Amino acid sequence: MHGVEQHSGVLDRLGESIASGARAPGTVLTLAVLEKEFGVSRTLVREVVRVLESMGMVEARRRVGVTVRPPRDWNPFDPRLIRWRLGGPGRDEQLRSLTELRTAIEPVAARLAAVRADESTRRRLVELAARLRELGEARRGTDPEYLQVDTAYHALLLEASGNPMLAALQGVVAEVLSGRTALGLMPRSPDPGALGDHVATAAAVASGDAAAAETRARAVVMEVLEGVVEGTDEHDGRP
Amino acid sequence: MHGVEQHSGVLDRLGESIASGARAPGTVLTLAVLEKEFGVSRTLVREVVRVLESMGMVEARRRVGVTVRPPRDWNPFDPRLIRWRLGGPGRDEQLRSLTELRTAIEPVAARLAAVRADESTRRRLVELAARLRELGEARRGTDPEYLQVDTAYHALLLEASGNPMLAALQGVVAEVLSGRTALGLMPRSPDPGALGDHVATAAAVASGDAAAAETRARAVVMEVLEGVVEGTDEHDGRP
DNA sequence: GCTGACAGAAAGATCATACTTTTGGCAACA
DNA sequence: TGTTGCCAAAAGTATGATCTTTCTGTCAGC
Repeated sequence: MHGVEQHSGVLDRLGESIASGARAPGTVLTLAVLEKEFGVSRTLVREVVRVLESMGMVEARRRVGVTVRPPRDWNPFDPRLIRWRLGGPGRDEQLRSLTELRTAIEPVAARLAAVRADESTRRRLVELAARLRELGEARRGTDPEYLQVDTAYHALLLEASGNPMLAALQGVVAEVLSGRTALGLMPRSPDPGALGDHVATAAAVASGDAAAAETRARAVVMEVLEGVVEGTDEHDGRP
Repeated sequence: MHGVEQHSGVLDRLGESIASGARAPGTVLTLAVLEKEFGVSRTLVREVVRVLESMGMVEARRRVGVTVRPPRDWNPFDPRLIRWRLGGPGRDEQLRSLTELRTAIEPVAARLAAVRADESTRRRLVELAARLRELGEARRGTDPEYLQVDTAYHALLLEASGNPMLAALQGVVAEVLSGRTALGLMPRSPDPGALGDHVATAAAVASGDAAAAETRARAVVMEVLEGVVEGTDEHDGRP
């Protein structure tokens, strides 16, 4: 019964139950109760609570217990919290937040990349964009390979920004992209304009044209945003 | 010797020494050593290590010890890490990252706010912008009150975006603003254009003009960015 | 000399328990 | 009614014991 990742297991179970709202803000727990509920020792419960506390999700006070804090106190950038939300009832809301964040981040990342990226990065970015267009024009927008190239492209762009905070968002952007595919929101034939903007962004970055890179990247994310706003995109193959 | 916030004290000391680079990536520690170094029990050290692990700053492995991970694995959005960096040798670099992040975030926040903000929020935003202009025109750009109003204005804008991730960045924006003032980078007479853009952004949000709000907010942050790029701004009062 | 199995040890992971410190609440009192 | 002071509850900390994993070295077999 011991030994197999108890800490992360309990952390996930407790964190998820808070993130999902199953344990509402204001709920008071005690270490003793948690001990019994999860069948682990006090030591382990404390460590888990400490981590949750560091995420702003709970507050432990003497004589009171462990109180669940309201969502606005949570650190919404914690990867674990994002995962819990994506796996629970808050999934759509979380995807919306992330998508909006993306519209903010990517254009600036493109601008910075145009100034800072090294040669090989610029080249790779252009290659990825070209490959993406190929796949799109071949009506392979729902292929795993399309998703993979798309993810690599956006990740590289963020990385190339030279800003650690922007670069750290690679994971969440990947989540948005794969989430979109998983939900069947990708058309087999991606919008030619969007594909062109991917290519144009890469070209602008490659040539060091910061203003153009930002503008084109903005066009990319704006098209994405419209897709999400409209909700269910019409899929290819329908009349 | 017991009882007084040992956890956060040890966490801060250890975390800061890692963030500052005093303990380089790859450095291996053991719980036993940390116990002795900080003069606390294993329990406490473990809890601290668990928190640092949750931030991606260290990795604990059996038979090996606690290894310091490279900065690119750290979660740069963790408020504690940001604080440690702002207090150490990475201060300038951190401020640059935050400023760039700000240029990404604020225009989008303005756009969203124009669509989502409620009436009283729109009103307050307009009031704050007006007050900011008054103070600026009265050559009080270095006043604590100017900083306070400026901070409140930007915080409200982020809050009004209705996006929790953007709203969560209030604290870091506040850090940037106060950092800028603390470093003496604020002129007594802020640029009239910038003041005007603050007002125009608020007006656009108030009238629900999303496109204008985004454009004007972008003008605000771009002016800021130029100031930072130029580094030492010429202060008012010189020939 | 190279490969692979085995033994031992090192270090974290977990548990159980005891003791300390803070603090919320209540009751007695002014 | 307000204030003071006590008590018990619950987190905070410390410590010792045990379990588990994994690294390392060694020795047998090829």
